[in-house]
Amino acid sequence: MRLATWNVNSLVARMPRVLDWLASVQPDVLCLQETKLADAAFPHAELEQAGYASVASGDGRYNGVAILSRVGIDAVARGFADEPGFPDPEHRAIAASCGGVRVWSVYVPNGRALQDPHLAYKLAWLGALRAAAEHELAAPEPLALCGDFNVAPTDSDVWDPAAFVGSTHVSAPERQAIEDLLALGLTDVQPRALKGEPFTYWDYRAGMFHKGLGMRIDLVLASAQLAAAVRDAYVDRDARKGTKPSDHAPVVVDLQLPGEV
DNA sequence: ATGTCACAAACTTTGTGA
Repeated sequence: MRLATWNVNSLVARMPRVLDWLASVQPDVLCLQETKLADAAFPHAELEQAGYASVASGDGRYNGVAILSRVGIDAVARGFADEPGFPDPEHRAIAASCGGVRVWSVYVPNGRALQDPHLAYKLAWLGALRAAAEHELAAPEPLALCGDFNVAPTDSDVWDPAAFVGSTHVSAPERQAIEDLLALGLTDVQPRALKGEPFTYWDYRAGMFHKGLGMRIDLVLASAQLAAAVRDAYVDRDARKGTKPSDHAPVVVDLQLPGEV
């Protein structure tokens, strides 16, 4: 199974590139974040034409998550138990069972600034996600928690730790929240470093991408059973090039599940 | 190192969020 996750920063703006990417990379399952689309406007039919069933959770301008699959898409769940809001719950999580894997597409709150109430929301959200993931891990299906976590887990996951002192995405409590998730028995699947970089996100501004100044904040967290099935993982940084790219590149994980050749 | 992008409403410009 080829499993991927991609923050597309508006599915409307990115649809041509997403369709091209599906055709060339041929993932079996693709998790999307920041679709910025209300469910009523989601392009299910167009994706179906491309060979993918899809489920989505969104309400318009901000946030929005989805899962695309060509290996089945069952037991869909939008949001999760005790999901915090800002102040109301947003559209930041969707889960489905696809080809024998329990797949989550999550868009973790940004946090905005260390002293901003949004940071407390981010930490609370990650805490509630941990509780929900713990519950999911009690089920027999292998679990993949995929998405934009808006946290760079280690100093190696940012282009220059010194540039991030006092910033979100690298602070101790944010990294601890990721550690707490991993402590459930999840593995942070490490993509192959391409051009020596593990990054999945580059700010649009200041030519950051072309200077190689990025962050690894898009993660696939795999249960033990799933981690053992990983055969390859990479960041498709080519998808960050060219005309009208997202500011994130997809993370692609190749799995050899029991029974798969 | 805040130089871009996407979106919508205050709508040919600004604000918000990232």
